[in-house]
Amino acid sequence: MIDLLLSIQSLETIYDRLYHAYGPQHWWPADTPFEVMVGAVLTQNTAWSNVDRAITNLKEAKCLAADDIILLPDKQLAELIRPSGYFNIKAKRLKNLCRWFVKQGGFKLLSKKKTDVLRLSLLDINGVGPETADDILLYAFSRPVFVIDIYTRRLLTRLGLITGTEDYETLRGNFEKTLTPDVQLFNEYHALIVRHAKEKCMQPDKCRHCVVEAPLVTSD
DNA sequence: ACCCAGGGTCATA
DNA sequence: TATGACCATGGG
Repeated sequence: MIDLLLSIQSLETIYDRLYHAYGPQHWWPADTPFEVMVGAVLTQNTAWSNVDRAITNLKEAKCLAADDIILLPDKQLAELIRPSGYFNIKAKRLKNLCRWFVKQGGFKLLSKKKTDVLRLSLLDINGVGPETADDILLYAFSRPVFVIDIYTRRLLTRLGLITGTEDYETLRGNFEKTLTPDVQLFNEYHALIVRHAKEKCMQPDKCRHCVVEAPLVTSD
């Protein structure tokens, strides 16, 4: 038995406070599951406003489909996604993802796979790391996977629940074992953490009325 | 002018 | 395994 760092009380209190403060976030901001996958790659270390422009470009060029992206020359694809930054490397990563997607038979066949198998398959793609894979699993494939990002780390560290040096799998495992594996809960939880981060509450002296500032456990 | 953003890979020690 | 360099646009 692995001893858990995170208690059910703490995680539920954080969620309740975030939800009460911000309400439902309606994630992922995309029209289709495939668009979620594309957005997951494009948003790597990049503000969403920039990703939105890139996706708009792909739509206007009628290239927001795996087959189209694969056939597009690197140079042209890079030009379309230019606003999202890192456009040369992301063009290659997008193609890697699309070739994998087509080769695996698209959503029809991929949806039959078990979550852990699908996850390993995603991680095998060059350009898809843990967070991108989990974004895709949760928001495109509706699997109960908890996404860990820099904001999650900062929040838990600030609250004194973790040291911040824990590796990705440790944190993901803790969330998934502590909370009941519910797709909608995980969907909303991660979205709320990102929403909260946009309040710029995570810098020491910029937190005015931070919704998670009060002690998590009021009684011992 | 500077800092950071809804990360990941690769080379080096 | 653990750092550091690198990728690059756009908003504050």
